[in-house]
Amino acid sequence: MRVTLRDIASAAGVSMMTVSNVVNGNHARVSPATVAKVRRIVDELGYVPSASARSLAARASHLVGLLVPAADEDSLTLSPHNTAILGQVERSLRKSGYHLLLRGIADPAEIPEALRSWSLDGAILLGFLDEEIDRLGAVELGRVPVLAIDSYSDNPLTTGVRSDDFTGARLATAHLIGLGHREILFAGPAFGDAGVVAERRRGFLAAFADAGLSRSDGLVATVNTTHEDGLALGGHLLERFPSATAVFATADILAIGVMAGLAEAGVPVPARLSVVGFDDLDLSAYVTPKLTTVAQDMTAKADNAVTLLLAEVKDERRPESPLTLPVRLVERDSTAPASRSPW
Amino acid sequence: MRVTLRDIASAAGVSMMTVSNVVNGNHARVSPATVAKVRRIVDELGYVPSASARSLAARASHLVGLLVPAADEDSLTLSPHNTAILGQVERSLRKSGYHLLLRGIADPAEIPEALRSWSLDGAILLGFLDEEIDRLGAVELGRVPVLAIDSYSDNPLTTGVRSDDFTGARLATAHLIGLGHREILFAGPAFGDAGVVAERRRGFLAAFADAGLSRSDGLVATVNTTHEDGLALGGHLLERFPSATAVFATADILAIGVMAGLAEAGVPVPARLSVVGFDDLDLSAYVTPKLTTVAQDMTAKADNAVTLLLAEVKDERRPESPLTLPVRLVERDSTAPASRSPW
DNA sequence: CTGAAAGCGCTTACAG
DNA sequence: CTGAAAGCGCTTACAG
Repeated sequence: MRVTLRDIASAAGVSMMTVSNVVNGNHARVSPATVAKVRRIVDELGYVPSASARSLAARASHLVGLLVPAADEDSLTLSPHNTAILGQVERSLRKSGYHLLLRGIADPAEIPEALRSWSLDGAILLGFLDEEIDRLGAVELGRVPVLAIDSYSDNPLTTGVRSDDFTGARLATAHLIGLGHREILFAGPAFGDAGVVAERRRGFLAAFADAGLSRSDGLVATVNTTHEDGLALGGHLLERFPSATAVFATADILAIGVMAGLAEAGVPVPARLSVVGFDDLDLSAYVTPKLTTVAQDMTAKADNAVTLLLAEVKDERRPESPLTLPVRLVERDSTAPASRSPW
Repeated sequence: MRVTLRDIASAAGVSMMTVSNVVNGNHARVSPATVAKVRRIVDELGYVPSASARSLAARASHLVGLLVPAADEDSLTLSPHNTAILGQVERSLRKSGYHLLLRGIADPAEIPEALRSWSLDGAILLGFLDEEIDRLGAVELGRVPVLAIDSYSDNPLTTGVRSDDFTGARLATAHLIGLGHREILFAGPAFGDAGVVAERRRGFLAAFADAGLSRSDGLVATVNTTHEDGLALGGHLLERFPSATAVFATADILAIGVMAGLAEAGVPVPARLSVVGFDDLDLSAYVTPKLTTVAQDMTAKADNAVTLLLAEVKDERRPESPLTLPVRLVERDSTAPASRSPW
């Protein structure tokens, strides 16, 4: 049925071991003539090695898992941000000779099984909460190297790659303050002591401190980072926060929703309300007005995640510290000087 | 090191075979007491079966590949449409106990290797051209069931699932004609005799025939379905096609780009030019003006793809005919009656 | 209801 | 430079 190593070996009149060496590029151990002969027969017979046999024998799968939270059992909705990361992770793995197993995780308790059943060589966690990552112990992880994207967890068993969320939020907020805004709404998910949102909140506060300004504590809207939540918030934003002249949203997709809600409510952006996002999605340059936002380099984030993870897979040494990537402010059309006129 | 079937068997004092039956739910063949005992020990020791050993022994991997074209070796850029399909395919597979291997394909010649190396139980091809699918023969596919999404290839070795592209385009075009438009630009990729774009072109033409109208043959813009290409087209649209009063774009992301280009060029939509897309992305309701488009049910497309593929995997019988899913027109704000005023 | 044996297709030491 | 043997962790007939 299937063409196996044994078939190639007998056709070539050599041992399976030799064929294996040729197929795996260990040419130092085989004569050039033998390499050529085996190669030819491999091509003729269309031999493709069995990845499962190889994994089993070598105790290495060349498979990396990308684990993404699935809201519930019924959906794996990929945010634009996660989609960009996913595409880049796949590409980067492929170039390194690894394959990607994509797995939606409905419950963090599934993580151990997900990591171990396929003998994954490593795994990337995308979009999990720091507290979920904190809970992963040696028992859960086994010996599988795990890297968490966008995590600030200090779990010593995992490695982290993230953008400089603190600085990003600080830049965005400083930009608004520079435009004369003082009543700036912070819109995003609930923030605890740690994690991406907490970092952005800290950066937000730091910008006020930098400017020697005080701040209205009540200007916080807790929402999910979805267009839908943004739309709802935007529709009633000035009713809930009449003093606000600007919004810092923790994600572009949220900011875009907010702008859509404001548009429906007849609130002009940026004339009445400035809006800043975070991510710099492609989409953010497509909407009207074009969104001012904090650009993070998602390609670099994905590439570095793969590089760091594979280094750990191969050398079995964990990077000493997490990696934080630079961000920059992209000024477009959704922000303008705070107006002094009464509304 | 790793907990194996053998460990469980000896701890439970039964054979590996019995443990295997318990783990795989063949309870008919094991006494309830034994099931309970084995189960307890499995939990205690944290046993997770080895997928590669299982694949090798059973000659079935419970792995399904999702193959997506990668523009070049350097990128796997997922369109919004493909992202939606991907997320739904993962979810649907997971609910059926299968796993998803995501693979970017830089060259169709990689397909055979991709299908066979992991002993995939089946594969879904997303976004390949019909001619690429036509070329897949028994040698390339091996015995792996393959389903192509959005394909009209009549390759008997593959199954197809797609939306009713013909009817979608016909509805969209009839909508424009009903609004008084006669000079309608068809914007999309090059269309041959077959494939999604060809079907949409046929539907476009059919709408004119339905209305007993003739049509300006030159009103075709050949572009890729990206925002970027749309932007470029929109920027010079009226220079290239001064008579046009409407555009039918073969994808929302293209239509949205066109609208952005038109906006930059100062061409009002829909006052001067109506625009219709195809897909009904989430995004399409976010842009200004909201896009009139043909909605296809991507959830259904992905779910049916998985269902059909798994039926073939399990029963080894190929569905007798490809599946075509219904579409509907969603009228929003990017279309309006053709103006009679001179421009 | 339960088990012993063979084998899936590779790789890993170990010898020569 | 090349090979024979053992084994990775399961499942599949086949017996009982």
